[in-house]
Amino acid sequence: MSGSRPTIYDVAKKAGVSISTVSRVLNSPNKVNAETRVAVIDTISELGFIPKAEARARALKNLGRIGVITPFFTEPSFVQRLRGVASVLSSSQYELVVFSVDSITNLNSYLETIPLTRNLDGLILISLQLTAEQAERLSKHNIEVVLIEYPMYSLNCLEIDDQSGGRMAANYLLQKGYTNIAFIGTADTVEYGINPISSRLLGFMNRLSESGITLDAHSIHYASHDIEATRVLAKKVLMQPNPPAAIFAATDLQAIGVLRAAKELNLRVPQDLAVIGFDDLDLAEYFGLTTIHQPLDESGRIAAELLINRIQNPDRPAQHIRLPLTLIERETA
Amino acid sequence: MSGSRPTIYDVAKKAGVSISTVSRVLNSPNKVNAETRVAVIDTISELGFIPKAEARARALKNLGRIGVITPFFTEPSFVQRLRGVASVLSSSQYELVVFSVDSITNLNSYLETIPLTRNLDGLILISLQLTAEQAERLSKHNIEVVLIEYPMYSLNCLEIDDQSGGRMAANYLLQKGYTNIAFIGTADTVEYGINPISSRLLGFMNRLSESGITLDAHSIHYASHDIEATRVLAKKVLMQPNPPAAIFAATDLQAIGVLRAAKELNLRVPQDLAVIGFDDLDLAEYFGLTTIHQPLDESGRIAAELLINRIQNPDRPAQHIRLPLTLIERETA
DNA sequence: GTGAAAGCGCTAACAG
DNA sequence: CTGTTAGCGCTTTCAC
Repeated sequence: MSGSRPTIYDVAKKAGVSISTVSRVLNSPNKVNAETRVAVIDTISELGFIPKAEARARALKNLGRIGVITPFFTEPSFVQRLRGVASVLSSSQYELVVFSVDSITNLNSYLETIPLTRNLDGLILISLQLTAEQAERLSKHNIEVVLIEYPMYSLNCLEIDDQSGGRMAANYLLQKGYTNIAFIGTADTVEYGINPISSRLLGFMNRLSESGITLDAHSIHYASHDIEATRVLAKKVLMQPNPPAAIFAATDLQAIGVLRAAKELNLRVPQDLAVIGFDDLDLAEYFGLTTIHQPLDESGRIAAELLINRIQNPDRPAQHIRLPLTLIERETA
Repeated sequence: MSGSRPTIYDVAKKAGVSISTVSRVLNSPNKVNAETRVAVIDTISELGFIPKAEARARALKNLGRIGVITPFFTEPSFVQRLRGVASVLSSSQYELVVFSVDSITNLNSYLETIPLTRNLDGLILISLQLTAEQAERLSKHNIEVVLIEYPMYSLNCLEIDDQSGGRMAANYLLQKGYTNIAFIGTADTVEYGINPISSRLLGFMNRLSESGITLDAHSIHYASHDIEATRVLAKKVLMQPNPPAAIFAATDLQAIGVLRAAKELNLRVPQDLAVIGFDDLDLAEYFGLTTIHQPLDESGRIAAELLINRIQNPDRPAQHIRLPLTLIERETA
């Protein structure tokens, strides 16, 4: 009974269990019988046992840390994606470290230091772009990366087909018999992000023109990506002579701006004005918004699973996964 | 053979020496032939080799680590709070580790284990309760704790005065001249959470009765805490003979359920039905919802700041901070 | 649900 | 000076 630090063996002996059980109590407590667990925990604190970090690191196959870089503050969609990531990590052996980014400088400094300190097993980037050099550095330092919503040949990517999403929206409106149609999108070019809006518009226009409808400049409008700005714009659009009977908003948030404008003008939705969005945020449901659903939570889940998979089987080639879009019919169109 | 992090064996092989030599280069460089040393060092940096224990140690020690435990999936309010936390930490020297909890078992195993293995400097619990024992264990292991929305004497806490929030809602409706008023709240007793709903109701009733209005059983309704269930309930309530002219919903989410019911019944808001909520979620603004604002993002920010403060000055006494409520007048009441 | 046993990546004798 | 080898304290299959 000397003064040296107690080890897992001491705990095991005193608690009358094997070291495996003690280890399990520490690392996956729910795999241990509740009574046993309590007993072991008591012994642990009685002995003041603290696992030696170094030994632990040695035995661990990897660091057990996955980072997510996200522009957390801006859009609800990021949160939903993060939620998906969290849901798979919480039941895994990985710790979720969140880096929240609010400028390109900020992002770059993360991207520089992470490979150097190498204290992450993997990295998920949500709607953020990186340069070829940054990508190379990460892979050179054996840090697995999954990109959500930014395609890059050499890395694992999760994407959607924005263009075909646009087509779906057009198709739906055409089926409903609309011909007097407008588009409202985002003028923003977020410095660190990407802009799928033009793809959505392109698909939308293509499908319309297949039915002989041309979307000219008078039917394409841009506002910055918030509800208020879009509301103002939409109100203007709807007060023109011969206003559109249907509007495709490039995102749900903008669709909500349109909805608010319609309400102010006492337009009935969908009778006087049909509105269709894109994303299917949580709140789309709250508004009864008809929209193009893209898997947001799901994208986070898949990204995390893919990442863990790659960490454990590093030799597999990078995957590009295209997530399916579906049209959700609710009340606004 | 790209993929997982390089080990000392990889370095040894590539440099054409034994692992002992690599180890010596790392630990007692002067015992190694200069040329060999240089070669090994080159290989090390070529491979981006970082001893795992060191990487982990750096990850766990170099910068501070703050954990947030949150029932992430359930409610928008958690997300807003987390956002507040993230905003402070991103510009600090602290790393944000997110633990997302979906059951009481889950929470308890985190709470038991975190002080032992997870090496956190501080912990923020969002709307989660812990036992006296768990609190004690945390402080015994020098982990500072801040509780949001669950009061506990010995720990730092952030609270709001739900009861006075209820009063504010009542006061507002009374001022507007309403007397035929109903309350809709949550029947849920979330197992791991707390239930401030009854406090809100209590304050609400007290203020009403001061004006001679009694809220009897026929005016108090409960549904589970989601929009759909509340919508169904509200519809029933509003179709009764002599339906209420104003409804105080215990949360914004429930208020939105009420709004949807009103819409289905073609009731004009606020002319035919006034609706007031509680929380002031992001989406309250989208709906033009009049509501009691509680500082959500702010609560996260304050919690993080308080935590960092306590970590740096551990001798300060625990603080209980009560956050102010304000009424936000929008369009629904 | 639990224990035995085989590693994990690394350090530190020891021999050469 | 360098390589071989025996552990370090812990995690994690794999049986039972």
